[in-house]
Amino acid sequence: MAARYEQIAAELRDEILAGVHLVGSQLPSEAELAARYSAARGTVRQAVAILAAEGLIGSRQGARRIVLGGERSQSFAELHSFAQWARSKGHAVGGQVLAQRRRRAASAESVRLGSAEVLEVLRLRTLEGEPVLLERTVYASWIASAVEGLPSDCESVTQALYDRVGLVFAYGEHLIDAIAAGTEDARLLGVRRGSPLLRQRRITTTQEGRPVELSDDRYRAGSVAFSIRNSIGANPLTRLALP
Amino acid sequence: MAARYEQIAAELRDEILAGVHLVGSQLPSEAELAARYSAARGTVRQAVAILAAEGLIGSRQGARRIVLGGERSQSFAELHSFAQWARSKGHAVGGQVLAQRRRRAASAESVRLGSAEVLEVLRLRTLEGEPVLLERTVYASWIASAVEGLPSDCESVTQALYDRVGLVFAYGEHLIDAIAAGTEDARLLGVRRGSPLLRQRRITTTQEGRPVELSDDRYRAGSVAFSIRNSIGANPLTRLALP
DNA sequence: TAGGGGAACTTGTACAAACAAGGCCAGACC
DNA sequence: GGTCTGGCCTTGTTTGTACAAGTTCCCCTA
Repeated sequence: MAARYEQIAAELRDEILAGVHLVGSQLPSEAELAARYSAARGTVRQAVAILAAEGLIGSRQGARRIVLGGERSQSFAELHSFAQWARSKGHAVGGQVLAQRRRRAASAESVRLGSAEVLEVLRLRTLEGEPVLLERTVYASWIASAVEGLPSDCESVTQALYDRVGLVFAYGEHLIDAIAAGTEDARLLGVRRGSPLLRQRRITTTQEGRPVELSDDRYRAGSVAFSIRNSIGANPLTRLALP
Repeated sequence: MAARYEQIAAELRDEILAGVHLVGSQLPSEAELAARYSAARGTVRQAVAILAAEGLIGSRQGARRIVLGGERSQSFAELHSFAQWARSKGHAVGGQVLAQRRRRAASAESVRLGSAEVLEVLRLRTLEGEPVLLERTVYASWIASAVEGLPSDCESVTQALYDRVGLVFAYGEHLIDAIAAGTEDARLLGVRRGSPLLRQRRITTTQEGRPVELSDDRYRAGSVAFSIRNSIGANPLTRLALP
């Protein structure tokens, strides 16, 4: 059972996406919404704060909230899990582990992951059958055996780890830039050496702040872009497929 | 005068960055903080919500909040304004308008900006004297004359527009991907044709939802990366310079 | 000693009330 | 006709209270 303010947020979001509240128009005042949902004003404020963080509505003190529009973003799950994002967008997703081995952590890795031994995995992910993403991931030793137990063509590692050991990826730090494809990148992704790739390096931790993985993901140019909707207060992020 | 919860958030942030609360350790409980700052628990909750959104601390119901991390992110201003970001990081920033003209809006532009005529500006930005960013920006007609009034080597357009006409960029939508440098890109940025560039396309609007500009920014690879710190609840974003 | 059961603690949710700050509009005034 | 002002509306901030839900840890029991 979701919280009351989440229910209200969901109803308002649906109304906006359904066109009940047109883009550019004013949302009902907090007092009206509170009356409509028989909730306190504070509860309504929590609800609209969610929508504002999603970039769906804007607000200024003194004036009514304005519908800014368009699509919403699920943000975190989408950013973290390639498979979850792809499936939610209706894409056919595939994956294959190409190499996997345990080794001693390099010094930078051991500092960031907090473990001396790591599990290194090289995965190739496909979208509609086309290779689009090369993942070089290093897992901390405490989660390594669970990762080794996954099938080599596991679609969603995030989902599988949640189902098997209850692991939740709660926080992530991502670094996004562009680089030229190296020899191995080019061969596996089916592009020419030196062609542009979109690189996402990330470290993910659990809710307690324990590091789980360190990853270097490389997307073929033209296949995927990152989309960020931000406002003065908040900055959600999603990933989009290019036509 | 900032709000009380902002002051508390700032103090806590400073304490965390100063090492008073070590990474991985527990933050004082809401009740303790409320007593310390002589504020209500609700006010303290607003303060810690800010830090959680910045990715600085994590929280789970029932357990004390945990200090997750290191640097904080100013997020919006940094994402939007190249100059503001660069200056805050201590970089020497420069800029030059290479071309500027009014023209009729293409159909896609007129739909997104809501104006039939637009001002097109081509700007080259430098970091420590090196060209790193090529901006192709299209402004809506209602702001065009203010932009034309700016000096051609204006460092921060965002700041200048705020100072002159009180314009505040409140919402942005950004699309980040990698592309190969075209002939003009390569010449102006001083790289070889076909070498990778990090592209950021964005549309920015005011607080009322009025579109201001549409831009296509291209960064030389290796000069700048985007950094995103996200949590289940929130996703701030910053930009980082590479060594 | 290992495990279970609670009690105490902590964060999450919800409600109510009051005042501050800023926007909006209509009516008064020049 | 244009402008200005004042009142009303709406959002922002703060406090207080109460209960729900999850975590932690100690103590007691088997």
